[in-house]
Amino acid sequence: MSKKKESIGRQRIPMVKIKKESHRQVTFSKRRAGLFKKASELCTLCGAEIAIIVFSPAKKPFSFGHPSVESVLDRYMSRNNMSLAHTQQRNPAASCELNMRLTQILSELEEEKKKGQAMEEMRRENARRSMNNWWEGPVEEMNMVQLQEMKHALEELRKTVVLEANTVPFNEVKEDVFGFLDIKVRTAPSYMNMSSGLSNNYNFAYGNGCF
Amino acid sequence: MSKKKESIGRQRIPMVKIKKESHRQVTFSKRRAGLFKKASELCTLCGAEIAIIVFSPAKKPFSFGHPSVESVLDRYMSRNNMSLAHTQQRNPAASCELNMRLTQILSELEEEKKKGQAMEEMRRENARRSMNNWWEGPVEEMNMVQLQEMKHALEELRKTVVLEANTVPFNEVKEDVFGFLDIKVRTAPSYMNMSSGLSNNYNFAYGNGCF
DNA sequence: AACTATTTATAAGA
DNA sequence: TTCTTATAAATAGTT
Repeated sequence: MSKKKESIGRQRIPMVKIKKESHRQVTFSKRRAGLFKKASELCTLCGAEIAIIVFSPAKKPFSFGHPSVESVLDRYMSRNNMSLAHTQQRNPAASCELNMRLTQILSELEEEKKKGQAMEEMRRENARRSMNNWWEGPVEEMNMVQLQEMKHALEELRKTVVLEANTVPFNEVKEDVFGFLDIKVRTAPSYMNMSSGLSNNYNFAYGNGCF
Repeated sequence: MSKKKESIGRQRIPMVKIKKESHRQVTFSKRRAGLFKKASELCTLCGAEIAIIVFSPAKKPFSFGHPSVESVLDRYMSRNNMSLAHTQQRNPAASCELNMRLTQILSELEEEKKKGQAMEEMRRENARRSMNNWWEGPVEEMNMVQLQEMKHALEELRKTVVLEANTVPFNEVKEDVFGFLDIKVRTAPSYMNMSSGLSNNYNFAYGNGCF
């Protein structure tokens, strides 16, 4: 006996900006993680598609996206007449197949990761039942890490390929067939002309119709 | 003395897509509200700026933004040179090769998945018997080997793509020819991993990936 | 939509 | 940053 309270536990905090810088940073990290987790659960449970962009108080950007930030933003902006619309006009069904395949792979990886998590939860559950945690081991985590590395490798590959490609010349023979001429997007001007909002918008402080 | 259990209370639910349509819809509503609340708290407590776009399973859009969806997206897209988000592949030979290789990688992923399942079964079986974790080592090694094979495959893939590229004649539209994945690396290198969050095991499709 | 019993998230502290 | 613990908050199943 005498397992003293080692922590006072979670305390309610006033819903105002946290004054202490370090404290605010810690809270930001924790809550951002929580927010992204909630988002991923919403995707999984309900089949929703979500994109989240967060700028930390230090203006550092973080993002979450399923299936990807781009795909969700793109759909959103198309609906809103926001732009990029003309970018798409040029290529209807010719959407990058490679992209799709890679997306597919990423999905597989995510599934794998979920399985890893499930195993972790089982491990936890077992631990609670029997104090006997002989099996405590890095297997699940390792698998997760490996999957992470695989994902990272794929991303690196993509970057590398693109970089390589840019240093290499190509011919134009069949380019007209593939409509390479939308070079113009590179100079795309104001792609963010805010305008019309949608039916369901939710501003912090809730209100107004302009998003 | 007789306050019957009026509810069995919250129950843990498996993290997979909810099958029943009506149930899924209810959960979506509840959790979307929770997500947006979490986001607004993060804004208030930490002074963060956040944009969230959600498409419901019925493809209905919802959004949250502070100070506004546009301001946040605008900042994000400027940083990411996102006006180029929609590019397409333009090199048939290379993409054919890529497709083949990627198919290969996909099957390796399948293998990995099977291994994961086998591992889980073995783990469960062993747990039942309270046996030792003698099998952990080999499993890890196998995964390592697989990982190495994967890495090798990726490197081969890259080489092949470059070779393909070199077999084709020159052209002045050089830089546009190979934008089949993500042109932004061409012009915006350093921010690429700003949203990493590497250690987060819930990582869904997070980060900058423009796959 | 409202109500609880639980699970989950997280504020504090280490 | 990561872990632990106690408690606040979110929410699954019901009504």
